[in-house]
Amino acid sequence: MSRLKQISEAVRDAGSLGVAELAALTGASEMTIRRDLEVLAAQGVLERYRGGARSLLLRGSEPPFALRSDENTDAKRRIAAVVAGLIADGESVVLDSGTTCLEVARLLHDRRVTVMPLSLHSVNALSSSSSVTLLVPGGRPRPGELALTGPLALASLQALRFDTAVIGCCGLSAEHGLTAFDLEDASVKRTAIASARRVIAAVDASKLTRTALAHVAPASSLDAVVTDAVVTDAAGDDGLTAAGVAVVTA
Amino acid sequence: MSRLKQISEAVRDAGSLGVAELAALTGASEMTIRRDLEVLAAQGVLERYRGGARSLLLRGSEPPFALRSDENTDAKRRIAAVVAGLIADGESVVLDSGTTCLEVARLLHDRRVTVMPLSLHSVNALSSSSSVTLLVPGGRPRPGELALTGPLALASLQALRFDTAVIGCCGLSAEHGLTAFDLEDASVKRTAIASARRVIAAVDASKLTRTALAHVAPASSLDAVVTDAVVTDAAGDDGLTAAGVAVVTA
DNA sequence: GCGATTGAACAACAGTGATGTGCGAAACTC
DNA sequence: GAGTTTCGCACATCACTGTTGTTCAATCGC
Repeated sequence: MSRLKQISEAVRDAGSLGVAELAALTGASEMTIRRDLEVLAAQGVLERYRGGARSLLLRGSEPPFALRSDENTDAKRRIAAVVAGLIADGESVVLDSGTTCLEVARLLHDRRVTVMPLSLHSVNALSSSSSVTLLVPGGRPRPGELALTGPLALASLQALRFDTAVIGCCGLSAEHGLTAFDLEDASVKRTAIASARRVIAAVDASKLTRTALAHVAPASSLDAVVTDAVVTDAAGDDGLTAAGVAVVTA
Repeated sequence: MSRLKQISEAVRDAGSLGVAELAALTGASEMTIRRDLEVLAAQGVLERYRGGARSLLLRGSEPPFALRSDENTDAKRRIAAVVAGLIADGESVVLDSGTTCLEVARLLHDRRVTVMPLSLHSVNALSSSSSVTLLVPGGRPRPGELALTGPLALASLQALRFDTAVIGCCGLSAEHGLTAFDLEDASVKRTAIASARRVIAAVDASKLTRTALAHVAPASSLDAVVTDAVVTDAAGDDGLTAAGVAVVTA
């Protein structure tokens, strides 16, 4: 685990912590801790005060992109590989924001497909490709995440029809369907789903036990879910298969 | 001058050149030349054949972004500084593609302004800013340049009204007005100009003696031109002042 | 006012990217 | 089809960038 993540979690759990304590915890010098706190403050993770920092992470929100990106990389790569395999050459794909979808973007780099990514991270991953037809949606990038939102994003999606939507959500269950932490994100995802013929959700197992604030779409609007480990109840039922969703384990 | 640029110019001037000749010219090893030719071929600058490469640069087109970016940096910085000074806090700005406008983007990073850049390079320069309200237009990024074009870009621009448009064109003269090398680009620039109350052209002196293929707008549609050196005729007339354009020398 | 904290400057260090060399494989020439 | 040239991969080397730690003067809070 990176030191940045370690600090962010320690501060979140304690509410607030001093520089000296964090230095002792991580084994780094106080100067390094100060520099780390500076970048975390710039990301909005915490707030500096003289001698330490207090957490700004709310329970309902998710940790910022930079801290999630190198987390669970194996599972994400495996999920992304399966998703990329489900996409045929020549298809047009709308690709959601999030770290799992970013891995999918990387795998599509040398494929002959048309892609509209909903985050600038994926746009950058694909902008050097000569085989991908890249379409950038408009919108306001959310800080850190760089997910494009707002009326311009919705208008871009509504103007087009895609073969496949790859959605990476914050929560998924048979009961509550797809959910997201951010309201703006939720409406972008909803619009993306509506403009695609086929919908694939790329979801690591931790999301299957979680429900986030904003409702995106019912589970029945998904055609397939790709995940790394299926969560089943006592009867061996994942709840999704019954809703007509093909569940693929990577 | 970078070796890449040196190679690209040598091949352009000779039409085609061998690897050994380029190695002798640049003083680098043949292996290095091969690697360079590979990246230039990927950029569409030239075409490899066994033993050498031939130029693909047409007279009517401009050299790719990567080769222009570290060229004339001083003049671009000075022009950009003046342009940034003409923009007031709180303004909304549409920022054209090109290397000069990218410098403007960098100077706007810590300002309180709303910016819609027309190239992904400038988007990336601004996406880490917390003070800038960043708006991304939709569109298809042109390879290398990463300028956003096409119907999505036009729609994004038409949906908004800006205080100021900063335009970096390929050619400018009192007689032919603003001109651009690319037809798609030209219509994006034209739309940007139409959706802004005030139009500033950021143009280094080399563009003032050049006219490109596609007409963008007459010189009279500009409010100000910022350049590094004014070109005047025998009577000391730059031709633009007479058209009601304020010419500022950086 | 005093002590703790901070941020800037400098040095050491590791990680990354660029370059050159050697060699086997592929391609072109005759 | 044989010989020669060219190519690209693998590895070693090198410079450079970014990270970390140390020191010290300035600053902040009590």
